[in-house]
Amino acid sequence: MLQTVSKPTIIILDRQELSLAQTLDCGQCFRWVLQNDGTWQGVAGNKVLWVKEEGENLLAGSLSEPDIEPEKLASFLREYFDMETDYHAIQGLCGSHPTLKEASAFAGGIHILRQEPWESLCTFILSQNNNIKRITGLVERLCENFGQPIPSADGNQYFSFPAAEVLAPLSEERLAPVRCGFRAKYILDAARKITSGEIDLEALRQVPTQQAMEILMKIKGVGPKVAQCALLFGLHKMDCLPRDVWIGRALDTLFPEGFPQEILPVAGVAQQYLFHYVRCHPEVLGGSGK
DNA sequence: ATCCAGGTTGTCC
DNA sequence: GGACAACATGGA
Repeated sequence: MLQTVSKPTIIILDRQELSLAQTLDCGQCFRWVLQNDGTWQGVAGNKVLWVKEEGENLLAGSLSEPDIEPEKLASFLREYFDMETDYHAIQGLCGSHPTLKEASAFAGGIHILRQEPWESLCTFILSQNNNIKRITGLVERLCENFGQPIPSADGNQYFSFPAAEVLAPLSEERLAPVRCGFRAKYILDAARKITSGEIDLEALRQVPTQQAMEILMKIKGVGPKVAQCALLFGLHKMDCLPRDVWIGRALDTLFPEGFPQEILPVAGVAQQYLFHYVRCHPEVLGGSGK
């Protein structure tokens, strides 16, 4: 990596328990890349950003807006990384069950990011019957083909996540370069229902989870899992419990009665601890580890 | 080559 | 209501 440009820096004091590696590489987002120098770089909020842990602090800067006011960037990142939520309290709740306790100790640096609702919905439509590595590639090609270029101080080309309005008028053939297969028609249906106003993602903030799920599931290709991921990662509805193959196995073998009652309001966080934990320790699921 | 991946749909009972 | 193959793509 050529790293000749000096990086304007801001410091967010007290990153608390936040781990960038756990948070940015746990399958909730797909646009952050770990650089050779230990910095994470990614696109969020139409900005090209870098972040890095340094002891108790978080260092960060913007490559697309080198002159951004530090306080403005700090404010954006505090929101994006969800620094106001009391994750220690959530880990305390996880102490009531031995496996959750272990998972929260292992993955307790995870925060649920506050990503943009449309990006979250769209990327989790792409996630279905797919693996994280390939999802990352699909998102990258979607942005390269249909996002807006964002000028960056490092000389590289970055792209915003394409707006629903940009995708809505396209044809399935036009999406071919993304190579998302049968998911193309799902993306288009989602983009059209958002663009037409039939579904208002921002309005879902005021709608209870169950009802919001039913609304999102009117989109072709959106079932309960994708809907819950979109609501958890895009609208920060912490009671969502998206059930993928990993979480399904974990719930079946470790929580036949379901999560403890007191966890349910923050099931999404516990689920994310568990997701990271069992992917790194498949043996806890017993048998062949599958 | 066959199986699988942060699932959903359509079909058949 | 539940079971089950099909769906595009690419890595293991």
